[in-house]
This record gives sequence, structure tokens and C-alpha cells, in this order.
Amino acid sequence: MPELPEVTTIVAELNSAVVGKTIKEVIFKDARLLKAIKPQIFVKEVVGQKIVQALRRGKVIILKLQSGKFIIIHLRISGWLLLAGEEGKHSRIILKLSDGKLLNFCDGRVLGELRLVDDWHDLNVVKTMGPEPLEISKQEFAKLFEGKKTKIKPLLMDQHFLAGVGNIYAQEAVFCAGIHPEKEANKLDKKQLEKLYDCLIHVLEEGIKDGGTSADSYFRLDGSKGTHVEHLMVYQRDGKPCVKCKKPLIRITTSGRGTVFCPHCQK
DNA sequence: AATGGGACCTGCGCGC
DNA sequence: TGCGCGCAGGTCCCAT
Repeated sequence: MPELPEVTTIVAELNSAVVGKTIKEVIFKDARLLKAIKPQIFVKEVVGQKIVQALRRGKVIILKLQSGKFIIIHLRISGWLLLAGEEGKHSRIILKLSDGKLLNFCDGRVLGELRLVDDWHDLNVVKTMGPEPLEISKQEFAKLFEGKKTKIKPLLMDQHFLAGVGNIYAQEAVFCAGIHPEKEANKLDKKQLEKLYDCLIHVLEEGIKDGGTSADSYFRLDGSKGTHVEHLMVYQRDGKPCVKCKKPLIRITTSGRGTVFCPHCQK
């Protein structure tokens, strides 16, 4: 799943490989990904437009156009972007660029979204989004948890609470901090919150360093894989030995989401 | 305020 | 090898 490190990787690559190019043509293989605007209107608005900047907020990819409008891309679960000379697997919407390359919005499950907006700040998803974990201090981080009775792991994944953390990095962060994923957030003491902050920053930064986690259907812009999957401690490792204590990791479902953890190391 | 469940979707892994 | 079933999961929406 594309989370903060994956989207950060993609946006950096868009900035070096796509920014400065002009959209020549839009090809709809599956227009269902396009939301809140008719295909012909979208085409009229974006064809001939130069892409001037790529940005990220949470898991949202933002492409600024010369006109001042923004193309909004949300990859959700199974989406990825591919910049290549040809179509990719599960290409749904394709932007043909001035250098002849195709910017493919690929998505296996068709749950991703493509939009065009006047100002990305006005997007509901952005207006209700929590702070960026890499942009807040330890003190600000700790303050978020005051009075929160929610289980810690689903709370970390709540985009209204904190932006960009999903199922992979939430599991990795609580494992790193030695905290049980179902621990009530407000029962964490100061020391645990500080440890959790350090761990969250750590797993996100390591993810970015590795170009993301290609565990399911995430790929970098050129189609290659991010290498962070080999550094995951718990995600999708149920039954395998804990890297700390060697006892087998177990899998539970928390708020409807699969969660792998070590019952011995995480209290 | 917080939690739970359904809907959106389809590829893929599993069991037979 | 082939078929059918049901899970996976980010986000939104509704109900409790």
C-alpha cells in the first residue's frame, strides 16, 4: 500500500521526471478513477498544460499545472504510477506527455482517485487531515494523544489524527516501540510516547531511504520496486520468528485491519 | 467521541 | 491444472 514513504518517493521522482513536461493527450482505459469531473471537461482543462510542480500531503499526490489548477491523485490500496514508453499492467488513465512518455495511473482494484481542483487546500480529505508526522516535534506528537482512548495502532493510521501512516508503518512503529497494537493511546506514559515518536520517524525515514515498500502492488515511477520490504520486522511476517526474541509473531484483526505483532515484546 | 460494519473494487491465494 | 470462493485494505458513510 502506498503510504507516506511510498508517496514521498513517487513525488520526488515526479519532480525530476515529469515536472516541466506538457500533457499532450489523456487516454481513458477506465474512467471510473476520475471523480467529480466529466472526462471531456478534464481533457479540456489539462491538455496543453505544463506540469510545474509535484507535491505531497499525507498520501495525496498533487500535480500543479501552469493554469494554477491541480491534478489530484490518490492511489488508495492498489494504485501506482508508471512513467514509461508504453502502457503498464492495469493502466486505467494515461497522460501522454510532451517527451512522448506515458504517465500511467495503474490500479488493480480501481479504488484510486483522480481529480482536478482549483486549490488542493480545499479538498475535504486535506482539510480534515492531521499533521505531517515528519514535521511535528516530539512535544506536539505527545499532545495529540491526550484524552485519546482509541487503540494505538488504528489511531496512528487515522488520517484525521496523523497524515500518511498506513497499515505497514503503523505496525512497524508499534513493534519498534515495544507497544501492543491494541494498547489504549492515553495509557501510554511519557517515555513510551517519546519512544513511539522516535520509532515512527525512524520507520518512515528508513522507508523513504529504501524507496518505499513493495509488499503488494507498489512500484516506483520507473516500474522498479522499493526495497524496504526486506527490512520489515512484522508486516506480513506472521508465524515467522520475532527479530528480537525469536518467538513466533502472531496476527490479529484490529478495527478490521490485519495486524502482526510479537506478544512477548509488545506490551 | 469512538467503534463497527458495509460499500467501493478485483487480483490473487487458497482449498479441493 | 483448473475452478470457485472469499480475503485484503484506504477511505467514506451510516448506525449505534
